[in-house]
Amino acid sequence: MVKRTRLQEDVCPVARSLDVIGDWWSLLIVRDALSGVRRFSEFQRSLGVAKGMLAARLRDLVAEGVLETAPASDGSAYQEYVLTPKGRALYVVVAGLRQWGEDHCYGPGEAHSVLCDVAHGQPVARLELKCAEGTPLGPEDIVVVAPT
Amino acid sequence: MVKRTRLQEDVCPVARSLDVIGDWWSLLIVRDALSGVRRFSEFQRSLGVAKGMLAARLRDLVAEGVLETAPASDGSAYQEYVLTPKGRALYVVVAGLRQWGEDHCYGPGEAHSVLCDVAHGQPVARLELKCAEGTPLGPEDIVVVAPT
DNA sequence: CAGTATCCCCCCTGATACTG
DNA sequence: CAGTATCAGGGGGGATACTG
Repeated sequence: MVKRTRLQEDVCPVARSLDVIGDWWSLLIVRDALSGVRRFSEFQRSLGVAKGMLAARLRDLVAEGVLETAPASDGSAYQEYVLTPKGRALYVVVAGLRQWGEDHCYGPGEAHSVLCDVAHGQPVARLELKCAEGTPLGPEDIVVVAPT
Repeated sequence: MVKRTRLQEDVCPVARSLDVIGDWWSLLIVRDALSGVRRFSEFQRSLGVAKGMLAARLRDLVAEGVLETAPASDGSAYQEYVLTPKGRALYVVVAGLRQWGEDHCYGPGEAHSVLCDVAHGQPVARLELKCAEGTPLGPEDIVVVAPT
């Protein structure tokens, strides 16, 4: 019936979020945008994605209000893609993914990237869970730990 | 060449995370698991996903170490799926998605779900950005705001 | 209930060529 | 450089039937 289950109408806010930025490339585009990437070619080089896909994703993200187009800052005739406040608010999600990846997706001693560091190489704070295992979690169980 | 771009070897921790839990259903499964869902049929009912897909996703998440199987707590012969510490650590990501969805994916006055509330209906704190617009963001710019 | 097996369509994705 | 247009394929994803 449905080609793919749509979550736009879902009652759960997590599902609605994933409906907007849950596909394969969107969050990587947002990650790059948070790092200051603005130009089509920069996104393409960073992501290694086909031009058609990139154009489609950028168009979708603009339509969703995550990105907006702006005149090129260098005076060229093209546009740039910059995050809206809605898009910038995804920083919390990207930072969470970044930290989780660092903690659980690398072998011991394996170096992390600094190129993709959304904090631009600064020492970063961490989001820790202070809730005991087995008990329900709430956002108040998240604590921000300053870098040592 | 490649059926789909793999990010497992990518140097960026965000990309590695998305390689593990970036597909359509994984984070929704984690969301339900954080809410206490453990049984196959519960996941299926909650997600409305085809059984084949659910079985594949659960298998993948177990293989990735996000979930682990455990004997059924009610004595039946089947297994249950519970989060590992690695999986529980995704709470930060799910909470971020949930909050972003609430803030940006609902019309004015439209009610949110409480069923999918990963905090089990408790009043929840919020993660706010205290960084000024236009400046680089870092995790230290995230502040946890207690419920009013 | 908890899956596995099978069928099949459609869209995602990638590659290439083309335009301004 | 910044896209658009087009094509081909592979698998994601749904539905159903079947098994233990």
